[in-house]
Amino acid sequence: LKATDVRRALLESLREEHGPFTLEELHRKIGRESCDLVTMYRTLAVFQRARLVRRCDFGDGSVRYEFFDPGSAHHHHVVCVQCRQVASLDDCALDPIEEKLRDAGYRELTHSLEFFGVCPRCASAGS
Amino acid sequence: LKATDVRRALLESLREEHGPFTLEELHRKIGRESCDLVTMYRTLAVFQRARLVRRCDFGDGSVRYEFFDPGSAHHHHVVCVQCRQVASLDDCALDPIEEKLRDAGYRELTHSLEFFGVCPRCASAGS
DNA sequence: GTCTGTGCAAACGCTTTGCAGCCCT
DNA sequence: AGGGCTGCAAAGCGTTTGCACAGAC
Repeated sequence: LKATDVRRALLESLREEHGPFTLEELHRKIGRESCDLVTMYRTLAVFQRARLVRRCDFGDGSVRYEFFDPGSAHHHHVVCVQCRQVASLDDCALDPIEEKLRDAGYRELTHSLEFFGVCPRCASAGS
Repeated sequence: LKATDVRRALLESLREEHGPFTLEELHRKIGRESCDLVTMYRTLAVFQRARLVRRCDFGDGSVRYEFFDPGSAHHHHVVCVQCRQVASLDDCALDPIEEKLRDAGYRELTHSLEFFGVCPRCASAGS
C-alpha cells in the first residue's frame, strides 16, 4: 500500500470532517484537477479493503463514504431529504433484534439503517 | 389508470407471494416475452405512485418491490447474503429513535432498515 | 376517436475495465 | 529496477427517454 499524493489528500479530506461524503463531494474537496474520477473509485475501493473507510449505502440511491474509526461505536445517520445534509446518531438500539435473529439460526448478521426526513433548519426555513 | 394485461399479470405476481422481488424476478415470473423490461420499470413506477407497491431499496445495491398492504404493519427484512432469500420481520422497534429525532426538530421522518446475514438453511449447509 | 400504455431503439449516468506510462519504494 | 498507482478512453450495466403504434375506455 503505497503512500501517494492522491491517497494522502483523500485520507486527509475524510479525516478532517466527519460525516459520510459522496464520491463527488470528496472529488471536489481534494480538487477536481488533482485526481481523476476513476482514481477516486479505485482509491476508495482500496481504502475499504484496508478498513480505512466505511461505505454507507443509503437507500435513496446515493452512496457515501466515511472515515472508519475503530474506536468509535457503531452508529447510523439521518439524511435531510431537502438539503441532503447528514447527521450522525450516537447509538444503535438494534442489538435485541439481532439477538432474536441469532436465536432463529441466522449468522454473521449486519444491518443497514438510515433515517430520512426534513432537518430542523430546512423545517423552519420552509414554514 | 387502465386495466391492461401487463398490469394485471404484474399485480397478480406481486400479490400471490409476499416478499420483495427484484424487477428481474418479477419479469421472469410473468414471462419474459409477455412484457418488455421498459414496461416493467414504467408499470412499477405507476404502481408506486398509486401506492400499490412499496420499493425496498436494500443497501447492497439491489432494489426490490413488494405489494403494499395498507393493513399490515410497517416491517423490515432479513436478506441472506448467500442465497439472497428474503424473510420478513414482524415488527419495528425504531419508534423511540424517531421520537427523539422529532424532539430535535426533524420532520416527516422515514427510515430504511435491512438486516443481512447467513440464513439458517445456508448456515447449516455450510458447516 | 381520444388518450394512455407499450415496444423498440437510443440516450443516459454511474461505475468498472484495459492499457500505457509514471512514480513510489 | 520493479511493481504498484494513475490517467485516459472505452466498455458495461441498470435505468430513463423519445417516438410511433396499439389497445383501453
